[in-house]
Amino acid sequence: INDVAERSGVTKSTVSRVLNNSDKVSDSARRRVLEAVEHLRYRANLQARVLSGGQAQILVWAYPVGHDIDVNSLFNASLEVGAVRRAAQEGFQLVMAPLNPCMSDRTSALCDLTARMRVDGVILTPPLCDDAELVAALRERHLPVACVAPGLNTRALADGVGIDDEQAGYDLTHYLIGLGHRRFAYVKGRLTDEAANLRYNGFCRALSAVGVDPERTPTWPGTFHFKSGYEIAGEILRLDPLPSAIICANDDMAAGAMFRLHEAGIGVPDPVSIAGFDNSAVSAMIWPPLTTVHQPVAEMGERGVAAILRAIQAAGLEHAPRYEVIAHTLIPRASTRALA
Amino acid sequence: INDVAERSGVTKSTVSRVLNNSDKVSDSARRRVLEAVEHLRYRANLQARVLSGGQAQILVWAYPVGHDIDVNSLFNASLEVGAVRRAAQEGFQLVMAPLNPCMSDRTSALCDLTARMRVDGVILTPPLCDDAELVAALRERHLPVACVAPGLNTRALADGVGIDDEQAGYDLTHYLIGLGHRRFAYVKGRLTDEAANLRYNGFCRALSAVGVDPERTPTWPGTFHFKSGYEIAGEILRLDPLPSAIICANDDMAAGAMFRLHEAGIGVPDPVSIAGFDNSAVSAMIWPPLTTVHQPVAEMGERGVAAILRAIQAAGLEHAPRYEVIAHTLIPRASTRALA
DNA sequence: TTGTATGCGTTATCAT
DNA sequence: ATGATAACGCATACAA
Repeated sequence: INDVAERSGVTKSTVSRVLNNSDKVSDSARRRVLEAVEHLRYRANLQARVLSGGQAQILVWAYPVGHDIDVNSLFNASLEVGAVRRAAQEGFQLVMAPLNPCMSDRTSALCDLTARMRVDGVILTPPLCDDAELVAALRERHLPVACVAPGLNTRALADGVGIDDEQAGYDLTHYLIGLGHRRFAYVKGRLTDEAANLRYNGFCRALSAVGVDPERTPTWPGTFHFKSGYEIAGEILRLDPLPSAIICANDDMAAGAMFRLHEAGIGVPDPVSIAGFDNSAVSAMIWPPLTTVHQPVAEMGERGVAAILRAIQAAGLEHAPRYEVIAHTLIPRASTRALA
Repeated sequence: INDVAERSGVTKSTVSRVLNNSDKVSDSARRRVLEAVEHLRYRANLQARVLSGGQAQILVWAYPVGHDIDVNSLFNASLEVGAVRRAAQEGFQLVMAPLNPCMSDRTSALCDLTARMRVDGVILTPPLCDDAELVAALRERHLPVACVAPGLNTRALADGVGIDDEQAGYDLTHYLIGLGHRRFAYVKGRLTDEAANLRYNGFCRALSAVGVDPERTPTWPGTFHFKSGYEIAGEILRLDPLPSAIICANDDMAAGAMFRLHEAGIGVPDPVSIAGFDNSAVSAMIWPPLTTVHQPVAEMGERGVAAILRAIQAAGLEHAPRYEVIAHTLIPRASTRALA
């Protein structure tokens, strides 16, 4: 509103300049305007600003939904918490874009959204961030894009943030090897999740390093869900001899595996150790508490926002996509034990 | 854009009418316009529509943040999942409003947001939905408000949806009493959370019904966090004799209590049974799995959106606030046992 | 440094 | 039933 202009004795042009930190404005005018803003509790209308060509101050948060995905929501929720926090700090709004990664119209759905309203950029979370077609469609529309925890493919297409998953997989396996373990079972994540695949690569590297053939380790494809870990553990129990350690691509599946072992009366960590990934809340709630690799998930969400903010600043000049590595930490707990 | 108008040989006025399902438009015109819309992949710009006085199609989702709250995020996340889903179905956007319930500026922060952009209504989740001052401030600005899982106070101020918490508390307690339990310990939730307080009321009613004085049951105020349950269980362990059953106001705290008992080498459910509330994901992941009360949390989020949509429709005529009750379900699991 | 005028993409109010 | 036109609240190019 321009009551502000009237009250401060200038036109709305000047008011607008003050609000946008334009340099061409006298101190006296600026003071009067700010006083009026304060007094009238004036807030610039976002929608009007957008329409007239200003920054929208709006980011799109694209995340997966679908019957098979909701359960993994703790990871997604934590990412979001971090992202929203940072966005709020920077004065940006987050609009939610729940996409089903299995639906063929996922790309058009997102493009629809960005067509219906001007936004400054979009942030993609797993597994959407591994969807090269999606990323390409966005970039084609000159929309700044940032990926959170992407795999190798899309790191070449857009900016990204995440941990060094391959190294994380290596670190965890290396730790277990140090405890004397050699017979493993490995529960993979969703095969479309590139980050989880990288963790498996790290697992293989660590095994090879001590002369164990990773090919001979039994592996199963999981879905990241508790139930998936539970069911696969049922199959692992048929192995003879049992592996001395089970590694799961995330904590939920590890919890499922542990639950199944409890049910079968098999001890954890003796005779079977279990380890997961993420250091999610449940990993510390189950008994025995789970050895895992900490990913600063909320921080990843924050850095995802920070990344796209940088990309927005740098709009115009085409910079090479950059992947920002965040540190991970091994969290040894009681679910793994040293072999005699 | 009005390329659509050109292509269909009418003016944008008519196009707008078609898009808004106005009745005064010939079939032939409507057909041509829709064809053009389809062909040009036209989408009406939200921000422009708002500016010109149309519906914003935007809902505010206000939820709690703060160092002490993030951990309870699974509940919040599930609510949000349901809300976003329903909002998307109805063609509405959700803008996130993370508020710290402890900050004195929470009301002004939310009002700031609604001042910066026109929105159609706001949805409040616990414990914000129990903040009478917040609700009042919103209503004063003629903003439709819906509360998810509110307590008795605010149910009189705005529409709400949720379970019958008092009855849920009663049902759970009644079940345990039926198993032969008489010596309880009760871990309450955040005292500002009215719904949790109602559960405790139900607990007391069930106890009184069998002639046990609820006043003699040791109770502790919790925070809803795992850690809180863990610590309080430490104190419960000093009781002599031990209670035969511990009831916690939510599952996270129950998981914490169970963890503490495991640590102390005390069996669950023998000699101590444990029960929680929510039927959250963790309740089925821990060992033994937790007896609890199922709240359809995602559905509550959905119904919250549905409720505010109704309120928006009915804007103008002042209807009396209405509280919509959603069914809860007792989920007996292995963490509770029948006494001999 | 400041004011004037124009446009952003819709909806709404008039005419017709 | 349709078209012309005026808002909506802001940013900006241009003039002063």
